[in-house]
Amino acid sequence: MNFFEELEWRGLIKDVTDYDGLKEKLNNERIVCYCGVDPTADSMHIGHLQQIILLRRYQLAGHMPIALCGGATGTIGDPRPTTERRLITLDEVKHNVEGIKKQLEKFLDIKGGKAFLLNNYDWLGNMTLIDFLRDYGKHFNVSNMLAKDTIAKRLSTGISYTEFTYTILQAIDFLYLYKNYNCILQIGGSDQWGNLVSGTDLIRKVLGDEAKVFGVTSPLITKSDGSKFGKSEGGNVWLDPEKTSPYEFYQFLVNIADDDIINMLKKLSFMSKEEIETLEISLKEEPHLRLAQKALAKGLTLLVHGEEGFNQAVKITETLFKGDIKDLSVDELRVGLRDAKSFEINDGDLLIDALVNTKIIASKREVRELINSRSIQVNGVKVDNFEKVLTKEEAYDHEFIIIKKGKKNYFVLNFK
RNA sequence: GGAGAAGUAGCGAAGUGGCUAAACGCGGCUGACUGUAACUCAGCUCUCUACGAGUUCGGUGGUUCGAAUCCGCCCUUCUCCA
Repeated sequence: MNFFEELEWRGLIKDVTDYDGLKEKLNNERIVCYCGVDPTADSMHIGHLQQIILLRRYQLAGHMPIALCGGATGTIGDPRPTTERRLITLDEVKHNVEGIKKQLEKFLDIKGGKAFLLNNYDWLGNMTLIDFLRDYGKHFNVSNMLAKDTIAKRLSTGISYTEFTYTILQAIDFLYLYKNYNCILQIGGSDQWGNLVSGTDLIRKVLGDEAKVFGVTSPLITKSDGSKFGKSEGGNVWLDPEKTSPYEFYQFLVNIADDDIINMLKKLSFMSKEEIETLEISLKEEPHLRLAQKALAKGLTLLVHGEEGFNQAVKITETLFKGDIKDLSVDELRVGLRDAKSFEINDGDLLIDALVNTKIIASKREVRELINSRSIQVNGVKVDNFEKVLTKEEAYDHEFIIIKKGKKNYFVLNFK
């Protein structure tokens, strides 16, 4: 199985500007390719992983990837299908670029010019309006731009001139990278198709047909239940351990539905066809072991959070799901619950008041309901009366109390 | 600017004077089952000092013993026309 066939098998090819041409190139030459990430936040989230990992695949296959951070395009905003974006401040963008660059470095081997990490602010940041209009704007026909899906969807609700222009900036990126890095391929999610085509069109118009460049999209990861991949109850699943702890990250992956896991292993892991097929058999014959989920969770947690993060995630998982917290030492509990939401309370507070004040539970009515159904635990013991008082006496190290709500929601209450 | 329709709990949607804290569906929470799942089943889902009480049906002012339900004004949304 050659590289291109592997990409197809993994389901990473949706649309290609020139299918046969690209296949030919990838199998016979070492090429330079790029993928852009706009700094809309100071961390990437799990949804970005597919493209970043894809860049890494290209690198492992002998090609040279460029990860492009959109320090300039990020100040404008890629038009969303629904509504106009809020402009983020230049300082915010700067801050976000730093965060994202740091993350990108982890996925690509950039030593010795084997990959590049670039910022389009370096060439777009100081362009004058006149240059923009004369050198690039002239190549874009507004009628064609209006027909593009991303723009067309917005025509009824309205779109600003700013966002309308976004695709031109991204096209300039491709041209710049082609000229300066001999980059001939842009990859992206299927939502980026319009922008990729803008780039290849611009290059053809400026440099003529002999400049042979390609764009290829991969399908966005979809879940069998139709919901969006990458969101958990708490919101986005971020790569930044400060925003989403390694434990939460690991948990998100371990909980992926059976119907989706094989597809995700193909797209998000570096496991071979044989390895994945073995897991597929396991999934059918011994689904309760969830070897497939655990394999993906391990692979990605190691990749994103390193060995330490992975070990921490597994340790916490075992503590909270398998063990009885009463059997654990105070120190083990501290580690295991580092990621649980914690709140401050006073010595002698009523349990009911503490739960409502900390917003762990919305109202006293609901607390009564939960206590009645015996689903509140304090330090591993089920609560059965409404007058329960929390004291330092019963706290671990006289410092904190562990609340368990339902089956797997843990909270830590610290005494002031 | 003109004509019409609509605004009910997180969402959708009943209700057109007292029996309505407001049917039903979705969503959410808890329990049983289980694989930390899916499915299924059961309970709960405005608040509280809780077998009772308080505050709700776009806003506001009325009518009435009594209003989400009737009337006036205002606000918002949608459709059609200019």
